[in-house]
Amino acid sequence: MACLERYAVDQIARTPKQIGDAIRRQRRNLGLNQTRVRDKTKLRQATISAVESGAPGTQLGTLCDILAALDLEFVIRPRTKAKPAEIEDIF
Amino acid sequence: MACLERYAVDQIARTPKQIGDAIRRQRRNLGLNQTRVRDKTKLRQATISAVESGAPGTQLGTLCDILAALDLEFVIRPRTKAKPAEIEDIF
DNA sequence: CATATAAATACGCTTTAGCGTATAGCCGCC
DNA sequence: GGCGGCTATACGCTAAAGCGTATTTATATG
Repeated sequence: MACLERYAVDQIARTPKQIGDAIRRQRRNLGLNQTRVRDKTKLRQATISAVESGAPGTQLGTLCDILAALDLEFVIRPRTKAKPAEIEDIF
Repeated sequence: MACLERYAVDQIARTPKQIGDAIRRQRRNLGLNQTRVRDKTKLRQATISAVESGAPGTQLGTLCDILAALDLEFVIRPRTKAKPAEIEDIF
């Protein structure tokens, strides 16, 4: 049950805003603009913008589509003591 | 940068259905019923039911409320090769 | 079997996400 | 200054989420 080290790219997100931030960061890491993500998904550029801004009404399907386009995934786990803003490796 | 081991409760989720499953699992682990989660949040029991069933239209705010009530959090990270169904320790 | 507890569905209502399309605001750069 | 790429905003529209309330359909459990 050993584990490999994880990178700083792992982001804890507990709010729509934190999720949006993580998405925006990854999009930029990949060197994409919102229009490019629009093409990879079937969403509008305006929708991508809203999600990255942390719109709480964002729908789960929409979110999953964007995550897929950015090659991201969720991990769901019990909350840690670490502050949500933590970006560093929390393991 | 060493890391502690993580438990099998960590769930990879890439779709609304997988997210719903993880939520249901945790709710049961905590010995709660949907009505109890309704009380902890300000959602209806019917809404909890829909989310656990994997409704793709579920809103992010709704989801975050439920995660908070169940003491769960998201981690967003680049996709791994592991199958989404993985429940075991994937590190 | 009967009953109690839990989860899924139903109905009418209000609010809003995401859509297409278009434009306005920003910011860097020549 | 002026231009081009990128993001935020706008408008009208349709579909649907979540609401309150209530009921039906499992799923135990005595």
